[in-house]
Amino acid sequence: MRLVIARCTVDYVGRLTAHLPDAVRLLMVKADGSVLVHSDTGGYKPLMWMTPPCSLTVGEHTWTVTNKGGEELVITVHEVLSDVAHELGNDPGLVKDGVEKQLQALLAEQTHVLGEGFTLVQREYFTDIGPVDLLCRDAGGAHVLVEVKRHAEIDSVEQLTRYLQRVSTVLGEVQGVLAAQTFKPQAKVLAADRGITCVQVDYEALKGLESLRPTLF
Amino acid sequence: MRLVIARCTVDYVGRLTAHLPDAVRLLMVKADGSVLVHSDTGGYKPLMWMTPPCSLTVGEHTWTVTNKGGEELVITVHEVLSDVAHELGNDPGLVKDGVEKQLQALLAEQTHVLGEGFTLVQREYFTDIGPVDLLCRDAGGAHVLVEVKRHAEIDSVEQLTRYLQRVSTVLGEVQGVLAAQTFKPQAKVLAADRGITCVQVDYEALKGLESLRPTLF
DNA sequence: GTATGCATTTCGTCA
DNA sequence: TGACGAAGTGCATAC
Repeated sequence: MRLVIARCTVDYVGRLTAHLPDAVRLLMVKADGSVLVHSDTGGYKPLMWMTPPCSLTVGEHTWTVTNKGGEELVITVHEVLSDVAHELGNDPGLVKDGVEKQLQALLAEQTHVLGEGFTLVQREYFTDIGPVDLLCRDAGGAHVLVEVKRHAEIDSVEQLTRYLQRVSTVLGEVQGVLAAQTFKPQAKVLAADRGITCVQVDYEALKGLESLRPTLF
Repeated sequence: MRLVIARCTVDYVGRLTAHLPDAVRLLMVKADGSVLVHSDTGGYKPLMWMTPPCSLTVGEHTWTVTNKGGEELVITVHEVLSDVAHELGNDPGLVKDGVEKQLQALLAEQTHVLGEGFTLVQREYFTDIGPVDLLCRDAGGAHVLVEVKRHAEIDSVEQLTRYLQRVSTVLGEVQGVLAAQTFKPQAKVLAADRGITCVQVDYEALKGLESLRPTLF
């Protein structure tokens, strides 16, 4: 990784055109070829960048980064204040916990949380317009489609609605349940309008019950 | 901005929990308090981070970053290979061009592009479920709702469909037009299925015509 | 390679 | 401040 502190101007021409006036910034060149231009504020996101795969050509005062899509990032370096390179080696990568897949797995094992007497028929039930997170049966034996989200928005309701329409042609009358840790107000309203039940789930509680399960059963 | 190259482990507990095993990485501390952990691959996005506002406490071997939401980023530094700080000063910020708003403005002025004999009734026509980009009339005087997108996907069709349903209760029969520079195939299919017309627009051409306008009229 | 859906999305804007 | 929608979204994964 090469780190350059430099006074520079930057121009990007690609999906949009953008320009950065003359100022001191950090130029980061990664081993995979990607280039990031960071300022001292505005965390997380670079002011400008080029994601890999891309190629960098370093000239006298001009760095040019291009990719296969014809996008171009031109960095004009007016003054170099610092220029260092370090060998970092491959990163072992990170371990995550608590994303949607985990939530889906927990709900698949604790279907009763979704509704009184619910039983799991199948996880990742495939349709020709995509996979439904959970296919269940309610206490009366009727089919229920469950869409799992960490945070449910209006799109989640639309998605579940499409699944319900599609699946109803195969399985007949099907109920819909939207399960999430948090809900946007608009999503709740639209869900109610479509006859879809919203179930708020507690990830930590589900995980707690999960860890107790071997003892309980 | 402080740049530290260090062998470290990182743990995040917040919206999810995540862990980074021991490896050499770049730790970036910005003036606004944000902290970014970057590896030498995987451009653009940090492996872990904390966005401002947040506060950093640097101990002997442990950096702790916390924010108001109770999220916590703990960096355990095993070995420091480099540690430099630079004064970057305020960044003048960037200049953008080509976003959706501009496209909407251009189409509002060149409504004929959307359909033969189309005239603009109102831009940002407000409904109780949100603003419609353009309300027009076609050559026959019938109302047309226009949704403008840079790139139209299935969601854009769903959105316009909701508007059409809502507005039809007020204005009666209404046609729908989805205008975008590019279309996802699925969006075109769904639009056709809903009787919505897709109009591909050329941003550069619109801008060209716009600049010619004072001369032409 | 293309399409699809998630993300600690981040980021603006506006009520 | 909260909600809502766009992003050069980026990114992984299934087809």
